[in-house]
Amino acid sequence: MSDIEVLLPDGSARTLSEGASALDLASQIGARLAKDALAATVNGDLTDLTKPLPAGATVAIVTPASDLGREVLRHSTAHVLAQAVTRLWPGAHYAIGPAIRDGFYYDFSLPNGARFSDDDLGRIEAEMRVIMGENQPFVREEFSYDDGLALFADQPFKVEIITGVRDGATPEDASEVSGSVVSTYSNSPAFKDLCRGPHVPSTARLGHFKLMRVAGAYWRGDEKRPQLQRIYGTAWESKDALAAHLTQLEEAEKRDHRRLGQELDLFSFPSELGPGLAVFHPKGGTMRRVMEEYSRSRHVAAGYEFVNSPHITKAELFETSGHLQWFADGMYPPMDLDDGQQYYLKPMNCPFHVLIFKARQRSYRELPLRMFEFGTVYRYEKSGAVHGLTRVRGLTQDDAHIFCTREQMRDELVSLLTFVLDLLRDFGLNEFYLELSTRPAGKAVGTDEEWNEAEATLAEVATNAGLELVMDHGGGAFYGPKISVQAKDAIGRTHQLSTIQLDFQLPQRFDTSYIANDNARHRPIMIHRALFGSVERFMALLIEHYAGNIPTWMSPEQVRVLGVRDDHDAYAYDIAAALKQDGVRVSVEAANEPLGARIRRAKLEKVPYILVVGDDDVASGTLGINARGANDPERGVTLEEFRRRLSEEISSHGSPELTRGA
RNA sequence: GCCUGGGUAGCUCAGCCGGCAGAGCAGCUCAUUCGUAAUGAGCAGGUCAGGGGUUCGAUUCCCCUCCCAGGCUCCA
Repeated sequence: MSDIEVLLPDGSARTLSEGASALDLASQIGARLAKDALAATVNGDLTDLTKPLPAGATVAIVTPASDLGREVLRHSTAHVLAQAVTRLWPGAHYAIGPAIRDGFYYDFSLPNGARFSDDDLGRIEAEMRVIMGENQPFVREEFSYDDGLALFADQPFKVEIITGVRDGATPEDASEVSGSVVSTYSNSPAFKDLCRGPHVPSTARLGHFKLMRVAGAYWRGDEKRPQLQRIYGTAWESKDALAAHLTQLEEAEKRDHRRLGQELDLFSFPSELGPGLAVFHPKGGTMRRVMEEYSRSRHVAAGYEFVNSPHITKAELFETSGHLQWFADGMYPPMDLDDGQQYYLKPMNCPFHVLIFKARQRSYRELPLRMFEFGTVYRYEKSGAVHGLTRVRGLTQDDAHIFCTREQMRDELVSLLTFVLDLLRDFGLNEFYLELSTRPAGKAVGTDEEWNEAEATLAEVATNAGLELVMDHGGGAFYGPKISVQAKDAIGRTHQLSTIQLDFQLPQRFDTSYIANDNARHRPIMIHRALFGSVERFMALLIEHYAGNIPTWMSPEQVRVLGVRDDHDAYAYDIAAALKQDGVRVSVEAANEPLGARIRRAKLEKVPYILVVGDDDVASGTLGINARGANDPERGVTLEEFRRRLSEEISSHGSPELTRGA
């Protein structure tokens, strides 16, 4: 038998006997690696450890504590989940069970229409641990399509996957099947699953997992197809990694804007109003006002005009714009008024701005014309889709529409992108990437030429911005492509924020024109853009980004002054009055309770600065500062010094507690 | 819209097999005057989401509606 040579990721070569597997390679390198190994990549493709290696291949051993390793063990855990479910519910049909971010899921259809309940998760988990204890090897086999169909004759979803791949109808299922054969993995004679693999060598290699929840999921993600029962789980390479993940989930829950909105008395969703309809309380209203005022001032500086439009309009407007044709499902049903007219709540502001443009003849000298409005719109979201402030039925967009010439378009987009990123940075977001959404298949209006030009321009501007650009093929709106700015928050989640959308269509539909210097009518280009997206959603993001520690400049209450004893209250009010002169949002809590209790309350309310004043301060005109997130309070600071520091922090939009690690 | 789970005092939650509705915090009153995360006592607070049904009796069991959560679908 001859030898083969394979390359390791570091470029070094190893000699193995022909037919040797990645597991043999791992053993040659070290016993510990062989023990850890879960799978391998051969020339970049993920495969089983036991598969013979081709000569000259570049081979890397996949170990648990890596992205690929976790993917493999999550996928294998999903198989064990399916096996456990078929043990507990004989006759259960299992559909697909991939690894996903942080875990895995598997979709099932139980016999006789049975459904999982949350209580079943414990039983299933226990059965999974039994299977893992049985140390079952994952064994790969390959079958022809016909044999595969026979094998899974009583598993309709598997049959559909195999026939779909055989007939080339569903290329995405190629992940379940490879080449002209179907592959299966069985970890016991009693359980075989259609799967491309790879899998861990044995079920005993699994175990640091937890089933999280049961949910409904449509087969193939299609509303019109049967709804399956999906079980979600999380799985990790070690007990510690699992525990860390669960802790992180708890941390994320603590900064959930819905919870903080309640705790900090910012907003609520009275059930009397219906789903997705929020009211802002005084504190939330203050934060929102500051956000909006700052945005307005920036827009003024950037040359925007301010406009306003009503919340309802005759159907005609949205017939002309095309919204009724495309998005009637997402609009509130019309009100029939007594003259037979139908009126709609507006789902978008753009048609109104077009009408403002059209209110009189426009000259090229007026372009670019930038119209801004905090426009409140209403969208009839499906009842199951609403979510806190991030997905609501009534929302306010920081919406603007820019009318410009084709020649101005590029420059306008460049300065717009700079403007967007500057503004977001002022709110404390610093990590971005851009996404370019292109023509949606089947539902776009407009010519190929228009789309191609729009997409090319946006791509050029996005590339020049120097940020990472991700393509979202087919993700554009029906009327034009868009760039969206994705921002990363303090715990690493990304959120789609600003969108900049090109639109060749609306100006046409409304027959919009301006007179150019050639004395002829020309069609303007329209750019739709929102920076916050929705004020509500942006506020939710900020609350979570800052974990409720709203930066001082936006904080509803910036300073609270506490006298140590009630004979210090008068001095406390003097301090507050002085700060009010600077425009600071300050309150005084009189000394009816022990100082510790009042400090605790202010801390829980996340007031940025608690000022404590006692005998020493009254005597020497000073104050004590207990700053949010600081380890120790500071004593004997002069009022002037505090005013200086505070105004510096507010005007710079600072958020020192982030750097203090609060 | 669909699936699963939930809705008990302002908030967080307990309440077993159907038998007079509970706690902590918050609120109010009184006392306490205190230097950096909870002073004490007392009081008040409920259509157990809403409606219907079963039952001698329903917060509890069943049905419908509303609202919430996690998913699926959707997101101009």
